[in-house]
Amino acid sequence: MPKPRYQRRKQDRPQEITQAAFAAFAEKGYTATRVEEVAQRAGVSKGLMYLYFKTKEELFKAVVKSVVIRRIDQLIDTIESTELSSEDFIRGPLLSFMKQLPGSPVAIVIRLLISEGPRHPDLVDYYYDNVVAKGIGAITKFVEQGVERGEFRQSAITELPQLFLAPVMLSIIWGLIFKDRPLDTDKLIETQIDMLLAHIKA
Amino acid sequence: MPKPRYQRRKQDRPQEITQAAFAAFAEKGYTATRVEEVAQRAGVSKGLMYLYFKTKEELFKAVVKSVVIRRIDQLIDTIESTELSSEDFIRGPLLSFMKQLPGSPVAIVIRLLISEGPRHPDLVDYYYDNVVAKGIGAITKFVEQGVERGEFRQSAITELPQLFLAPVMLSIIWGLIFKDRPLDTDKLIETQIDMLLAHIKA
DNA sequence: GTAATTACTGACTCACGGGTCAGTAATTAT
DNA sequence: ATAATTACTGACCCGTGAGTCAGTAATTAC
Repeated sequence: MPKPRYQRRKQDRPQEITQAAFAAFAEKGYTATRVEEVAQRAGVSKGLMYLYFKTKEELFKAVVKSVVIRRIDQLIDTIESTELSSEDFIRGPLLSFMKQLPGSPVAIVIRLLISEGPRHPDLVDYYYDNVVAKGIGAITKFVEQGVERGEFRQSAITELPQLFLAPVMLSIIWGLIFKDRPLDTDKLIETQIDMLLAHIKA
Repeated sequence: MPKPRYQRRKQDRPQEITQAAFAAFAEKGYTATRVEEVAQRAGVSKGLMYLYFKTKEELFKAVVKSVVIRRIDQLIDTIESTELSSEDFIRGPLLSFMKQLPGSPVAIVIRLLISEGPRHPDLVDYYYDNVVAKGIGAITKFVEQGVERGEFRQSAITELPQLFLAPVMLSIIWGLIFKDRPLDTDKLIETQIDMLLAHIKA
Protein backbone atom coordinates (compact mmCIF):
# COMPACT_ATOMS: atom_id res chain seq x y z
CA MET A 1 0.00 0.00 0.00
CA PRO A 2 1.57 3.27 -1.08
CA LYS A 3 0.12 5.48 1.60
CA PRO A 4 0.78 4.40 5.13
CA ARG A 5 -1.43 6.48 7.37
CA TYR A 6 1.31 7.09 9.84
CA GLN A 7 4.90 6.26 10.63
CA ARG A 8 6.19 4.82 13.85
CA ARG A 9 8.71 7.24 15.28
CA LYS A 10 9.16 6.31 18.88
CA GLN A 11 12.47 8.15 19.13
CA ASP A 12 11.30 11.54 17.95
CA ARG A 13 7.82 11.70 19.43
CA PRO A 14 8.71 12.99 22.90
CA GLN A 15 10.69 15.91 21.52
CA GLU A 16 8.09 16.71 18.91
CA ILE A 17 5.34 16.65 21.49
CA THR A 18 7.15 18.83 24.03
CA GLN A 19 8.00 21.28 21.28
CA ALA A 20 4.40 21.47 20.16
CA ALA A 21 3.31 21.81 23.77
CA PHE A 22 5.76 24.63 24.38
CA ALA A 23 4.41 26.54 21.41
CA ALA A 24 0.83 26.01 22.55
CA PHE A 25 1.55 26.94 26.16
CA ALA A 26 3.37 30.04 24.94
CA GLU A 27 0.29 31.16 23.07
CA LYS A 28 -2.50 30.21 25.43
CA GLY A 29 -0.94 29.32 28.75
CA TYR A 30 -1.08 25.94 30.40
CA THR A 31 -4.71 25.72 31.49
CA ALA A 32 -6.22 27.11 28.34
CA THR A 33 -4.29 24.66 26.18
CA ARG A 34 -6.14 21.43 25.34
CA VAL A 35 -4.23 18.20 25.16
CA GLU A 36 -6.08 17.51 21.93
CA GLU A 37 -4.64 20.71 20.48
CA VAL A 38 -1.07 19.82 21.36
CA ALA A 39 -1.68 16.47 19.73
CA GLN A 40 -2.81 18.12 16.51
CA ARG A 41 0.20 20.41 16.46
CA ALA A 42 2.49 17.46 16.99
CA GLY A 43 0.65 15.53 14.30
CA VAL A 44 -0.42 12.69 16.55
CA SER A 45 -3.62 11.45 18.10
CA LYS A 46 -4.73 12.45 21.55
CA GLY A 47 -4.34 8.88 22.72
CA LEU A 48 -0.67 8.78 21.84
CA MET A 49 0.00 11.72 24.10
CA TYR A 50 -0.80 9.52 27.05
CA LEU A 51 1.60 6.80 25.97
CA TYR A 52 4.48 9.23 26.28
CA PHE A 53 3.24 11.38 29.18
CA LYS A 54 1.08 9.96 31.90
CA THR A 55 -0.79 13.18 32.54
CA LYS A 56 -1.03 16.73 31.23
CA GLU A 57 0.88 17.89 34.29
CA GLU A 58 3.75 15.56 33.54
CA LEU A 59 3.87 16.94 30.03
CA PHE A 60 3.99 20.41 31.54
CA LYS A 61 6.99 19.54 33.68
CA ALA A 62 8.75 17.96 30.74
CA VAL A 63 8.15 21.13 28.72
CA VAL A 64 9.57 23.46 31.36
CA LYS A 65 12.59 21.30 31.92
CA SER A 66 13.19 21.00 28.19
CA VAL A 67 13.87 24.73 27.88
CA VAL A 68 16.27 25.07 30.77
CA ILE A 69 18.83 27.06 28.97
CA ARG A 70 22.20 25.42 28.82
CA ARG A 71 23.39 28.78 27.61
CA ILE A 72 23.93 29.69 31.21
CA ASP A 73 26.65 27.09 31.46
CA GLN A 74 28.15 28.55 28.32
CA LEU A 75 28.18 31.95 29.96
CA ILE A 76 29.87 30.58 33.06
CA ASP A 77 32.51 28.90 30.95
CA THR A 78 33.08 32.13 29.09
CA ILE A 79 33.52 33.99 32.36
CA GLU A 80 36.12 31.55 33.51
CA SER A 81 38.09 31.50 30.33
CA THR A 82 37.83 35.12 29.19
CA GLU A 83 40.83 37.36 28.88
CA LEU A 84 38.77 40.52 28.70
CA SER A 85 38.84 43.06 31.49
CA SER A 86 35.85 42.92 33.79
CA GLU A 87 34.34 46.02 32.28
CA ASP A 88 34.84 44.84 28.72
CA PHE A 89 33.33 41.51 29.54
CA ILE A 90 30.29 43.17 31.03
CA ARG A 91 29.87 45.49 28.09
CA GLY A 92 30.44 42.65 25.66
CA PRO A 93 29.36 39.07 26.23
CA LEU A 94 27.31 39.69 29.36
CA LEU A 95 25.40 42.57 27.80
CA SER A 96 24.61 40.49 24.71
CA PHE A 97 23.43 37.66 26.86
CA MET A 98 21.12 39.92 28.80
CA LYS A 99 19.73 41.62 25.73
CA GLN A 100 18.52 38.41 24.16
CA LEU A 101 16.75 37.11 27.24
CA PRO A 102 13.48 39.08 26.85
CA GLY A 103 12.87 37.52 23.45
CA SER A 104 13.99 34.04 24.41
CA PRO A 105 12.04 31.03 25.71
CA VAL A 106 12.99 32.16 29.20
CA ALA A 107 10.23 34.74 28.99
CA ILE A 108 7.67 32.02 28.36
CA VAL A 109 8.98 29.92 31.21
CA ILE A 110 8.68 32.90 33.52
CA ARG A 111 5.06 33.24 32.51
CA LEU A 112 4.40 29.56 33.09
CA LEU A 113 6.13 29.63 36.45
CA ILE A 114 4.13 32.63 37.59
CA SER A 115 0.86 31.03 36.52
CA GLU A 116 1.44 27.42 37.48
CA GLY A 117 4.47 27.58 39.76
CA PRO A 118 2.53 27.71 43.01
CA ARG A 119 1.11 24.27 42.23
CA HIS A 120 4.52 22.84 41.30
CA PRO A 121 7.02 23.70 44.00
CA ASP A 122 9.40 21.01 42.76
CA LEU A 123 9.49 22.66 39.35
CA VAL A 124 10.20 26.03 40.94
CA ASP A 125 13.07 24.48 42.89
CA TYR A 126 14.39 22.91 39.75
CA TYR A 127 14.38 26.19 37.89
CA TYR A 128 15.86 28.07 40.79
CA ASP A 129 18.74 25.64 41.16
CA ASN A 130 19.51 25.22 37.48
CA VAL A 131 18.95 28.71 36.15
CA VAL A 132 18.48 31.45 38.73
CA ALA A 133 21.04 30.34 41.30
CA LYS A 134 23.58 29.66 38.59
CA GLY A 135 22.99 33.00 36.93
CA ILE A 136 23.09 34.95 40.18
CA GLY A 137 26.14 32.99 41.27
CA ALA A 138 27.94 33.70 38.03
CA ILE A 139 27.34 37.43 38.27
CA THR A 140 28.39 37.53 41.91
CA LYS A 141 31.53 35.60 41.24
CA PHE A 142 32.32 37.80 38.33
CA VAL A 143 31.92 41.03 40.27
CA GLU A 144 34.10 39.65 43.05
CA GLN A 145 36.68 38.76 40.45
CA GLY A 146 36.65 42.37 39.31
CA VAL A 147 37.20 43.50 42.89
CA GLU A 148 40.15 41.17 43.30
CA ARG A 149 41.66 42.47 40.12
CA GLY A 150 41.36 45.98 41.46
CA GLU A 151 39.00 47.03 38.67
CA PHE A 152 35.97 47.35 40.92
CA ARG A 153 35.56 48.58 44.43
CA GLN A 154 33.62 46.94 47.22
CA SER A 155 29.98 47.98 47.21
CA ALA A 156 26.46 46.91 47.97
CA ILE A 157 26.22 45.46 44.49
CA THR A 158 28.27 42.41 45.39
CA GLU A 159 25.34 41.33 47.53
CA LEU A 160 22.71 42.52 45.06
CA PRO A 161 23.52 40.85 41.75
CA GLN A 162 19.80 41.08 41.02
CA LEU A 163 20.44 44.69 40.04
CA PHE A 164 21.90 43.38 36.80
CA LEU A 165 18.76 41.41 36.11
CA ALA A 166 16.20 44.02 37.13
CA PRO A 167 15.85 45.72 33.73
CA VAL A 168 15.82 42.33 32.02
CA MET A 169 12.99 41.21 34.28
CA LEU A 170 11.04 44.39 33.65
CA SER A 171 11.52 43.96 29.91
CA ILE A 172 10.29 40.39 30.07
CA ILE A 173 7.17 41.25 32.05
CA TRP A 174 6.49 44.29 29.90
CA GLY A 175 6.64 42.06 26.86
CA LEU A 176 4.35 39.47 28.43
CA ILE A 177 1.66 41.92 29.46
CA PHE A 178 1.96 44.86 27.09
CA LYS A 179 3.07 42.93 24.03
CA ASP A 180 2.56 45.69 21.54
CA ARG A 181 3.43 48.82 23.50
CA PRO A 182 6.94 49.83 22.62
CA LEU A 183 9.81 49.73 25.07
CA ASP A 184 13.43 50.11 24.15
CA THR A 185 14.60 47.15 26.15
CA ASP A 186 18.12 47.27 24.75
CA LYS A 187 18.62 50.82 25.83
CA LEU A 188 17.08 50.09 29.20
CA ILE A 189 19.56 47.29 29.81
CA GLU A 190 22.50 49.27 28.45
CA THR A 191 21.75 52.23 30.66
CA GLN A 192 21.50 50.03 33.71
CA ILE A 193 24.90 48.55 32.90
CA ASP A 194 26.31 52.04 32.49
CA MET A 195 25.03 53.02 35.90
CA LEU A 196 26.22 49.86 37.55
CA LEU A 197 29.71 50.23 36.12
CA ALA A 198 29.90 53.88 37.11
CA HIS A 199 28.89 52.83 40.58
CA ILE A 200 31.45 50.10 41.11
CA LYS A 201 34.42 51.13 39.04
CA ALA A 202 37.48 51.66 41.25
CA MET B 1 -38.41 33.95 64.32
CA PRO B 2 -35.20 34.90 66.04
CA LYS B 3 -32.80 33.47 63.50
CA PRO B 4 -33.24 34.77 60.00
CA ARG B 5 -31.13 32.53 57.76
CA TYR B 6 -29.75 35.45 55.84
CA GLN B 7 -29.95 39.19 55.53
CA ARG B 8 -30.62 41.11 52.38
CA ARG B 9 -27.67 43.35 51.77
CA LYS B 10 -27.88 44.42 48.18
CA GLN B 11 -25.59 47.38 48.74
CA ASP B 12 -22.66 45.54 50.24
CA ARG B 13 -22.72 42.32 48.27
CA PRO B 14 -20.74 43.42 45.23
CA GLN B 15 -17.85 44.70 47.34
CA GLU B 16 -17.90 41.67 49.59
CA ILE B 17 -17.89 39.34 46.63
CA THR B 18 -15.07 41.08 44.79
CA GLN B 19 -13.04 41.16 47.98
CA ALA B 20 -13.56 37.46 48.54
CA ALA B 21 -12.75 36.80 44.91
CA PHE B 22 -9.56 38.82 45.12
CA ALA B 23 -8.41 36.81 48.11
CA ALA B 24 -9.21 33.55 46.35
CA PHE B 25 -7.56 34.58 43.07
CA ALA B 26 -4.50 35.70 45.03
CA GLU B 27 -4.17 32.25 46.56
CA LYS B 28 -5.05 30.00 43.65
CA GLY B 29 -5.12 32.08 40.54
CA TYR B 30 -8.16 32.71 38.38
CA THR B 31 -8.67 29.35 36.71
CA ALA B 32 -8.08 27.22 39.78
CA THR B 33 -10.59 29.24 41.80
CA ARG B 34 -14.13 27.82 41.83
CA VAL B 35 -17.05 30.20 41.80
CA GLU B 36 -18.54 28.10 44.58
CA GLU B 37 -15.48 28.79 46.71
CA VAL B 38 -15.69 32.53 46.25
CA ALA B 39 -19.35 32.28 47.23
CA GLN B 40 -18.46 30.49 50.44
CA ARG B 41 -15.82 33.05 51.32
CA ALA B 42 -18.28 35.83 50.71
CA GLY B 43 -20.90 34.00 52.75
CA VAL B 44 -23.42 33.72 49.94
CA SER B 45 -24.79 30.98 47.75
CA LYS B 46 -23.38 30.19 44.37
CA GLY B 47 -26.61 31.31 42.76
CA LEU B 48 -26.33 34.79 44.15
CA MET B 49 -22.97 35.27 42.51
CA TYR B 50 -24.72 35.23 39.17
CA LEU B 51 -27.20 37.87 40.16
CA TYR B 52 -24.37 40.33 40.68
CA PHE B 53 -21.95 39.12 38.01
CA LYS B 54 -23.17 37.59 34.78
CA THR B 55 -20.15 35.32 34.38
CA LYS B 56 -16.95 34.35 36.15
CA GLU B 57 -15.03 36.44 33.65
CA GLU B 58 -17.05 39.51 34.46
CA LEU B 59 -16.30 38.94 38.12
CA PHE B 60 -12.64 38.72 37.20
CA LYS B 61 -12.72 42.07 35.47
CA ALA B 62 -14.52 43.66 38.38
CA VAL B 63 -11.89 42.30 40.74
CA VAL B 64 -8.96 43.66 38.76
CA LYS B 65 -10.59 47.04 38.37
CA SER B 66 -11.43 47.16 42.06
CA VAL B 67 -7.80 47.18 43.03
CA VAL B 68 -6.64 49.85 40.66
CA ILE B 69 -4.70 51.78 43.16
CA ARG B 70 -5.91 55.29 43.66
CA ARG B 71 -2.69 55.76 45.54
CA ILE B 72 -1.13 56.67 42.25
CA ASP B 73 -3.29 59.77 42.08
CA GLN B 74 -2.20 60.54 45.62
CA LEU B 75 1.40 60.29 44.51
CA ILE B 76 0.80 62.59 41.59
CA ASP B 77 -0.87 65.12 43.85
CA THR B 78 2.05 64.91 46.23
CA ILE B 79 4.48 65.53 43.40
CA GLU B 80 2.60 68.62 42.34
CA SER B 81 2.26 70.10 45.78
CA THR B 82 5.55 69.15 47.38
CA GLU B 83 8.07 71.70 48.53
CA LEU B 84 10.86 69.17 48.82
CA SER B 85 13.83 69.26 46.50
CA SER B 86 13.70 66.70 43.73
CA GLU B 87 16.30 64.52 45.41
CA ASP B 88 14.60 64.67 48.79
CA PHE B 89 11.29 63.82 47.24
CA ILE B 90 12.78 60.80 45.51
CA ARG B 91 14.52 59.62 48.67
CA GLY B 92 11.40 60.25 50.72
CA PRO B 93 7.86 59.84 49.43
CA LEU B 94 8.76 58.18 46.13
CA LEU B 95 11.05 55.65 47.75
CA SER B 96 8.41 54.74 50.33
CA PHE B 97 5.86 54.33 47.60
CA MET B 98 8.11 52.04 45.65
CA LYS B 99 9.07 49.97 48.65
CA GLN B 100 5.52 49.05 49.53
CA LEU B 101 4.55 47.95 46.03
CA PRO B 102 5.97 44.41 46.14
CA GLY B 103 3.80 43.56 49.15
CA SER B 104 0.72 45.33 47.87
CA PRO B 105 -2.25 44.11 45.82
CA VAL B 106 -0.42 45.36 42.75
CA ALA B 107 1.72 42.22 42.88
CA ILE B 108 -1.40 40.07 42.69
CA VAL B 109 -2.78 42.06 39.80
CA ILE B 110 0.48 41.64 37.94
CA ARG B 111 0.18 37.91 38.38
CA LEU B 112 -3.40 37.90 37.17
CA LEU B 113 -2.55 40.05 34.17
CA ILE B 114 0.33 37.78 33.20
CA SER B 115 -1.84 34.67 33.47
CA GLU B 116 -5.12 35.94 32.09
CA GLY B 117 -4.19 39.20 30.40
CA PRO B 118 -3.75 37.76 26.93
CA ARG B 119 -7.43 36.77 26.94
CA HIS B 120 -8.55 40.21 28.16
CA PRO B 121 -6.93 42.91 26.08
CA ASP B 122 -9.45 45.46 27.26
CA LEU B 123 -8.41 44.83 30.85
CA VAL B 124 -4.77 45.23 29.93
CA ASP B 125 -5.60 48.54 28.27
CA TYR B 126 -7.48 49.64 31.32
CA TYR B 127 -4.59 48.85 33.60
CA TYR B 128 -2.07 50.42 31.32
CA ASP B 129 -4.01 53.65 31.07
CA ASN B 130 -4.96 53.96 34.71
CA VAL B 131 -1.86 52.68 36.44
CA VAL B 132 1.20 52.18 34.27
CA ALA B 133 0.87 55.21 32.03
CA LYS B 134 0.06 57.42 34.99
CA GLY B 135 2.96 56.09 37.01
CA ILE B 136 5.43 56.35 34.16
CA GLY B 137 4.09 59.78 33.34
CA ALA B 138 4.45 60.97 36.90
CA ILE B 139 8.06 59.85 37.12
CA THR B 140 8.91 61.39 33.76
CA LYS B 141 7.29 64.65 34.67
CA PHE B 142 9.05 64.68 37.98
CA VAL B 143 12.48 64.07 36.47
CA GLU B 144 11.88 66.82 33.95
CA GLN B 145 10.89 69.11 36.77
CA GLY B 146 14.23 68.35 38.40
CA VAL B 147 16.01 69.25 35.19
CA GLU B 148 14.16 72.55 34.93
CA ARG B 149 15.08 73.37 38.48
CA GLY B 150 18.69 72.73 37.65
CA GLU B 151 18.96 69.87 40.12
CA PHE B 152 19.27 67.20 37.47
CA ARG B 153 21.04 67.11 34.15
CA GLN B 154 19.67 65.86 30.87
CA SER B 155 20.21 62.15 30.43
CA ALA B 156 18.85 58.98 28.92
CA ILE B 157 16.82 58.46 32.06
CA THR B 158 14.25 61.04 31.08
CA GLU B 159 13.18 58.65 28.34
CA LEU B 160 13.58 55.55 30.48
CA PRO B 161 11.51 56.12 33.59
CA GLN B 162 11.13 52.33 33.71
CA LEU B 163 14.57 52.25 35.32
CA PHE B 164 12.93 53.40 38.51
CA LEU B 165 10.50 50.54 38.37
CA ALA B 166 12.90 47.80 37.32
CA PRO B 167 13.93 46.70 40.82
CA VAL B 168 10.32 46.93 41.98
CA MET B 169 9.27 44.66 39.15
CA LEU B 170 12.02 42.17 39.90
CA SER B 171 11.04 42.16 43.56
CA ILE B 172 7.42 41.52 42.67
CA ILE B 173 8.19 38.63 40.33
CA TRP B 174 10.72 37.20 42.76
CA GLY B 175 8.05 37.22 45.43
CA LEU B 176 5.50 35.61 43.14
CA ILE B 177 7.72 32.74 42.04
CA PHE B 178 10.24 32.26 44.82
CA LYS B 179 7.98 33.23 47.70
CA ASP B 180 10.20 31.92 50.45
CA ARG B 181 13.69 32.56 49.14
CA PRO B 182 14.95 35.71 50.75
CA LEU B 183 15.63 38.90 48.84
CA ASP B 184 16.30 42.26 50.40
CA THR B 185 13.89 44.16 48.22
CA ASP B 186 14.21 47.36 50.20
CA LYS B 187 17.94 47.47 49.76
CA LEU B 188 17.60 46.57 46.09
CA ILE B 189 15.29 49.51 45.51
CA GLU B 190 17.36 51.88 47.62
CA THR B 191 20.55 51.03 45.78
CA GLN B 192 18.86 51.56 42.43
CA ILE B 193 17.71 54.99 43.59
CA ASP B 194 21.22 55.78 44.75
CA MET B 195 22.59 54.88 41.35
CA LEU B 196 19.93 56.78 39.48
CA LEU B 197 20.49 59.91 41.51
CA ALA B 198 24.26 59.68 41.13
CA HIS B 199 23.69 59.36 37.40
CA ILE B 200 21.44 62.36 36.92
CA LYS B 201 22.45 64.83 39.59
CA ALA B 202 23.73 68.03 38.05
C1' DG C 1 -51.79 41.70 60.45
C1' DT C 2 -51.48 40.42 55.09
C1' DA C 3 -49.99 41.00 50.44
C1' DA C 4 -46.53 42.23 47.21
C1' DT C 5 -41.91 42.43 46.23
C1' DT C 6 -37.39 40.76 45.58
C1' DA C 7 -32.84 39.20 47.52
C1' DC C 8 -31.43 34.92 48.05
C1' DT C 9 -30.94 29.64 47.98
C1' DG C 10 -29.44 25.11 46.34
C1' DA C 11 -30.49 21.34 43.53
C1' DC C 12 -30.15 20.77 38.87
C1' DT C 13 -28.27 20.69 33.85
C1' DC C 14 -24.97 20.28 30.53
C1' DA C 15 -20.71 21.23 27.93
C1' DC C 16 -16.12 20.45 28.18
C1' DG C 17 -11.88 18.33 28.43
C1' DG C 18 -8.67 14.96 30.82
C1' DG C 19 -7.91 10.35 30.65
C1' DT C 20 -8.91 5.26 28.88
C1' DC C 21 -8.70 1.23 26.00
C1' DA C 22 -10.19 -2.08 22.51
C1' DG C 23 -9.00 -2.25 18.05
C1' DT C 24 -5.87 -1.24 13.88
C1' DA C 25 -2.13 -1.05 11.01
C1' DA C 26 2.87 -0.31 10.57
C1' DT C 27 6.92 -2.74 11.51
C1' DT C 28 9.89 -6.71 12.62
C1' DA C 29 10.87 -11.52 13.09
C1' DT C 30 10.60 -16.02 11.15
C1' DA D 1 4.33 -14.95 2.70
C1' DT D 2 2.76 -15.20 7.68
C1' DA D 3 2.93 -14.48 12.40
C1' DA D 4 4.21 -11.76 16.32
C1' DT D 5 4.96 -7.41 18.05
C1' DT D 6 3.83 -2.80 19.27
C1' DA D 7 3.27 2.22 17.95
C1' DC D 8 -0.64 4.38 17.14
C1' DT D 9 -5.75 5.69 16.57
C1' DG D 10 -10.21 7.61 17.85
C1' DA D 11 -14.52 6.71 19.93
C1' DC D 12 -15.82 6.55 24.40
C1' DC D 13 -16.30 7.48 29.64
C1' DC D 14 -16.93 10.31 33.39
C1' DG D 15 -15.70 13.89 36.88
C1' DT D 16 -15.85 18.66 37.26
C1' DG D 17 -17.40 23.10 37.50
C1' DA D 18 -19.81 27.11 35.06
C1' DG D 19 -24.20 28.67 34.69
C1' DT D 20 -29.71 28.20 35.50
C1' DC D 21 -34.08 28.66 37.69
C1' DA D 22 -38.10 27.31 40.35
C1' DG D 23 -38.89 27.94 44.86
C1' DT D 24 -38.19 30.27 49.58
C1' DA D 25 -37.94 33.56 52.99
C1' DA D 26 -36.59 38.26 54.32
C1' DT D 27 -38.17 42.74 53.63
C1' DT D 28 -41.38 46.43 52.37
C1' DA D 29 -45.90 48.31 51.33
C1' DC D 30 -50.40 48.59 52.63
